[in-house]
Amino acid sequence: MKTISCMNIDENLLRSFGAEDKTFKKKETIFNEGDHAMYYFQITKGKVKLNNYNEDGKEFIHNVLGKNQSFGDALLFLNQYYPMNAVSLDNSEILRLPRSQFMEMLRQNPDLSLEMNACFSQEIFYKLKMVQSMASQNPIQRLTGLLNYLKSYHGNDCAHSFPIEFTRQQLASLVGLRVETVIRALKKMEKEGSIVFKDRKILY
DNA sequence: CCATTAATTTCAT
DNA sequence: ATGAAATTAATGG
Repeated sequence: MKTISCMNIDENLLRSFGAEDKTFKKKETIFNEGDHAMYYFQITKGKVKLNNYNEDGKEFIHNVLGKNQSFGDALLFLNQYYPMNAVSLDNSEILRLPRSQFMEMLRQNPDLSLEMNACFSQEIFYKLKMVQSMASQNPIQRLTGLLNYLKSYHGNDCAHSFPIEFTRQQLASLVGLRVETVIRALKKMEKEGSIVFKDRKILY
């Protein structure tokens, strides 16, 4: 399966269409659920998480993005509100391009537009698989689905080599489980040989 | 070091 | 099997 590390647009191109560099401190909000989707965001430094809180205040994380990754892009094609929050996890630097200029950039660069479609396809494909695994009650199923998804984001898929850069709590929030069950499931998975531990990090 | 944050274990349910 | 609380380990200043 070929993987395309999702959407990384040339910085100079972005700047030439009016993208500005924004900096966000650790924990700072980039946008909130309910805000209008008005910008294309691309990370040049740091990390960003996309999340929601359920009715009892339990966090659900949709994804954590890093350098050269973009977020919120799909919403730009939809005149819609953000269905989630974006929070900076580090001191981050982010290129921000207003919607109208973003659209103009695509109009003038059809190739880029195509590339973007490929990314969306990839995204939808793996999200779908995520939903399938999330429908299971079995923690191992859920985690396996998540790991595949995360791996698809990073790129190369050499067996047992992709390091998971998330805390156990984050993994739990990504699959809607408690930390303890994640820890227990991971142990079982290691025993079964589907993952491997390097110190405390997970290799998949 | 000490303080904070993360990982794991224990102990009920 | 699961989660809240307690314990232990690591990380950062």
